Amino acid sequence: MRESEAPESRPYHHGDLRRALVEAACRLLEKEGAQALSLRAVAREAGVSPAAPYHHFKDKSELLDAVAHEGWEKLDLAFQAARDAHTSPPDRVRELGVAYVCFASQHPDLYRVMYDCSRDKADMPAHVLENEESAYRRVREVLVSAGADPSDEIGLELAAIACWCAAHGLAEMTSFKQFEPLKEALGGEEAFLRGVLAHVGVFAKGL
Amino acid sequence: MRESEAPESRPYHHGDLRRALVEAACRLLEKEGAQALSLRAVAREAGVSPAAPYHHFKDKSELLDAVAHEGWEKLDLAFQAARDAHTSPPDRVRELGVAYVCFASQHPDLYRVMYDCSRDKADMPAHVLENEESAYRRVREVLVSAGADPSDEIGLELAAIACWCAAHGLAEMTSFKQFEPLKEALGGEEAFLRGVLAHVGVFAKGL
DNA sequence: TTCTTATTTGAACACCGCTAAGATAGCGCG
DNA sequence: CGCGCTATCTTAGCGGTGTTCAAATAAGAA
Repeated sequence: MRESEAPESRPYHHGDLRRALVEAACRLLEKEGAQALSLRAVAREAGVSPAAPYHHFKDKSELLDAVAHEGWEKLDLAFQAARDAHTSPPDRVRELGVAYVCFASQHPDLYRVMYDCSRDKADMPAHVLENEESAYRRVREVLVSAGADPSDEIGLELAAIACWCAAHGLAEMTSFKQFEPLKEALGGEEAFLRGVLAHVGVFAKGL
Repeated sequence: MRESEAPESRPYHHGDLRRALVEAACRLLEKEGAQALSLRAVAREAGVSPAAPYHHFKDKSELLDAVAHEGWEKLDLAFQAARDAHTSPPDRVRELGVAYVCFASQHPDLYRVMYDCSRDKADMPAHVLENEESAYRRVREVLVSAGADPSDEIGLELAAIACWCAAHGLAEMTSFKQFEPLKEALGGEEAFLRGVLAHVGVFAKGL
């Protein structure tokens, strides 16, 4: 009756159905898009009955939260790569912005789930903003090392928020058809992203 | 059988059901929120059977498109008011940005419908970007009158896009709980919005 | 009038989120 | 070992959704 999983610590019937469901949801998200991500379809993809997920998530939204969490972790990997590829703080923060928008451009459906979850709760995931190692903190640090007044707490906050908002806005708009001629004129999407971000706060200081 | 409409040009059974449906949808959007905006609920609100809308819209998405169109027109009214309230170009473009985000903050569900429609088609409404009197054109004009090089077509475009992206991002994020303390410290949401926008491209030049 | 066409309805299909009741399987404890 | 307990999963079902289609209806044309 078991399919093909390593028999490591399978405490109950399925093994780790919770994780299997999140993985099935991510698979479905890439394969069919965000609109096809119904709870029943996820259960089907995981080979389980439509009611099974309710023993691991109280809600559909709670399953989506788990998917979004996965997404934020993947984004953090992209962040680390961007940071490690550069040494100067201004370079780093600029590449952070580019990596952010590129991630959204490469995983549009996942990014949509991530932000829809946050918006529905009017609340960003705590580890994204508040953690010591969070992307938000990294932006603030580089702001200071790029010359911002570290004692101006409010100014620092506003500048970091401006960067984040511009990145999010660009992430959602970069796929609009109207921008395609400009992307071609600049020789690709990444050049386009850099060009836009260069007009925003600390991103500009990196140039 | 008729309710209480002026008997002006009622060519068919209901009169102008298409318009009545869009108005019912807007009413429902303000009253119940975006998640309650089902086609059946709209038909119910308009006092008509669930299948009736299909003779005026091929799809649910086409009805939402009409609602979004209504929204863009309302936003344009806010734009005109913001423009007429100031004379200097830098003031005007700054107030344009503030008006944009304030509109989204005051009609969050309508704004959501507007942008979801655009994103699903990866296409902004033509009149928003391409028209001579469009908000996008107005931003570009003020960019020039604020000192941008009018012969640098690409630079102009990039700056205008940066403004738009920042406004959209801020519009979607301003309701996040994490920003509330900062809003209070600044004495209100509008001051917060101005503070953030001041870090973005041409918006900053107005200060 | 009758004919034609646009409009609206009612019934139906497939799918959705979610719930409740029963079947099943792993675990602790005697 | 065997018994019961509890977590897990299934089956069945509720109300709601988008959508389609044949029938009914009303407006305008001939």
